[in-house]
Order: sequence, then C-alpha cells, then structure tokens
Amino acid sequence: MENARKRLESKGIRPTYQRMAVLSFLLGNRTHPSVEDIYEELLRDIPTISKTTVYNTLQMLSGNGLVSHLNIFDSQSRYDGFTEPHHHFLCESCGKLIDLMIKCPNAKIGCVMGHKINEVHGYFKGICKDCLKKERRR
Amino acid sequence: MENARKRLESKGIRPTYQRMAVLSFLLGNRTHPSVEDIYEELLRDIPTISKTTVYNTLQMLSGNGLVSHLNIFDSQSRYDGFTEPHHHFLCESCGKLIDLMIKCPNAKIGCVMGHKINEVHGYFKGICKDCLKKERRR
DNA sequence: ATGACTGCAAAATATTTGCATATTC
DNA sequence: GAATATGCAAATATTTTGCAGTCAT
Repeated sequence: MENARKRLESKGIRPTYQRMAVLSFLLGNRTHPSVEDIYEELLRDIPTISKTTVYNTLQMLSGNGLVSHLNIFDSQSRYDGFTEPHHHFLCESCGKLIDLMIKCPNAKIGCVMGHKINEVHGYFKGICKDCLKKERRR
Repeated sequence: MENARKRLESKGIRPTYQRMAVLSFLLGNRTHPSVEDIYEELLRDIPTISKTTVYNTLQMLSGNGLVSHLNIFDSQSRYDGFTEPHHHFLCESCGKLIDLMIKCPNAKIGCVMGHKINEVHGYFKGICKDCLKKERRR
C-alpha cells in the first residue's frame, strides 16, 4: 500500500484508501484482471466499495500512466499494473494472457511515420508453448 | 461484389447477398468501420438487413481470416478488410485511425518465445502528423 | 424436404452518468 | 465549508441469444 501511496502522490493524486487499494492490487498482481476481478477482490477488504469507484479510479490511473488499459479481449477491458514496455500473448486454447518481455522496435524513437507515440500496444493471439506441448503428446 | 464472392467461395462459405455486401464494403473501404457503420451503410442497399446478420457475418469473416477484427477502441469493435500485415495509429487529438504499413519484426518466424502466432495486433496511440503541425502553428 | 440463413425481439454484459451522501483539507 | 471523492441507481451502448420465418439446393 505504501508503494501505491507514493505513486499516487507523485502524480498529485489524492491517495484515498480506495485508490491505493486498486493500485496496490494491480502492482502486486500480474494477472491482467478485469474490472469485475478487481472489484470482487477489493470487496473482501472494503465491503462498501462500488464498481463506479473502481471504474473511476482505473480511468484516472490509466490516464496518468500508472497502469495500462488492455483492449485484448473483445468486450472486456483488462488492466496491467506493470507498465514497463512489453507485449502480450493470448492463448486461444487455454485462454491465458502471457507477458512477453519484448519491446516494439518500431517505437524506439518515440514516433512512427511522423506521428508522435504516446502508447504502444502489441499483442499476439495463437497457441501458447504449453498447449503446443499438450497437442504433440496426443 | 465479384471479388467478395470469390473470396467467400474460396473459403467454402455460401456467398449470400448479405455476406457479399458486408465483405465487399470492407474490401472497398479503408475506414475501419464499426458494426453500426457497416449496418447503416448496407441499409441503403438492403433495407431489410438486420444487425444480427451483420454481427454473424463479421464473426464468420474474421474467423476465416477474410477480415480483421480490431480492438483498438475501448468498447467498440472495428473491422478491417485489408488483411496484409500492418499496424495502426490512433490519434488522440483528431480521432483518426491510420494504417501504418509496418510489420512486427518479432513475428517474422511465426512464433514468439515458443508460442505459435496466429494473429499479430500492433497499434499506437498518440498525436498524428497533421495534428502535430497544427499544434506548431499556434 | 432438409438444412442453412436471416431478422426480430429479448437478454446479457460492460460501461457511463446523475445525483445524493460522505469525506478530506 | 468548499471542494473532492464515493456509491447507489438508472441509463446507455454493445454484443449475444432464442426462435420463428425464409431461402436455397
């Protein structure tokens, strides 16, 4: 929670308990949770928290670059507290969303084709290593 | 329409008028339309077409690789009839979604970190060339 | 005639908004 | 006490589903 508080303060955001809880959960969690996931989890500690607050907070956090908003699933947002440049891999067989520690070479200079880059989003869909192994065993 | 028919047949999909119309629109259109956009446009030619059919068709077409499904906007799908590998750029100032004719170097060999790649999704958000110019003029 | 396709209406899901209450400085 | 944050309920938007009617072979 202290880490979360510091990060919020560094952006001039008032570190309310709810905001710290949301950010803290994302910082300690590399599962790329949905809003529902985050809400369910926080309910255990803060029985009065509302989904509206979770939505508000996530919007504010991603607007400030403290978390990333992932549009990988067709109609559900996911959030990522790990904001170092990286890509994702969605396995179409087991559904796992895997972090890939690779960067986009095209974004190195902060712009592409004359356009200024603020965010880089890269993800792949396919069959993950583990599912490939399972397939071969058959 | 003939081009669309051929592509449908090549995938073993029955080329109904509705399906040809959806695919044909996407092939002749590089605007990355939403379902609503496509529906509105097709209504002019096919006053009885339903949004359900548009949804069904788009799902089938993207499942067969005839069009791409873009998850760039937060809660609205966009579709792209241009399926050569390329990336996109979303301008946060003017809202334009621009095609970038660049490929993902990480995907060259068809897999990343041992995972088999079926789809590559790369997009950037930022300020486009034109909006940067306008900013400078001030 | 059979199976596939279409389209309407209703349902499900995700997200946003309006507003009253509560909290913080 | 003024400004900000929270939380409930209602509204909106998008997508999916169930099903009856239609079309094509």
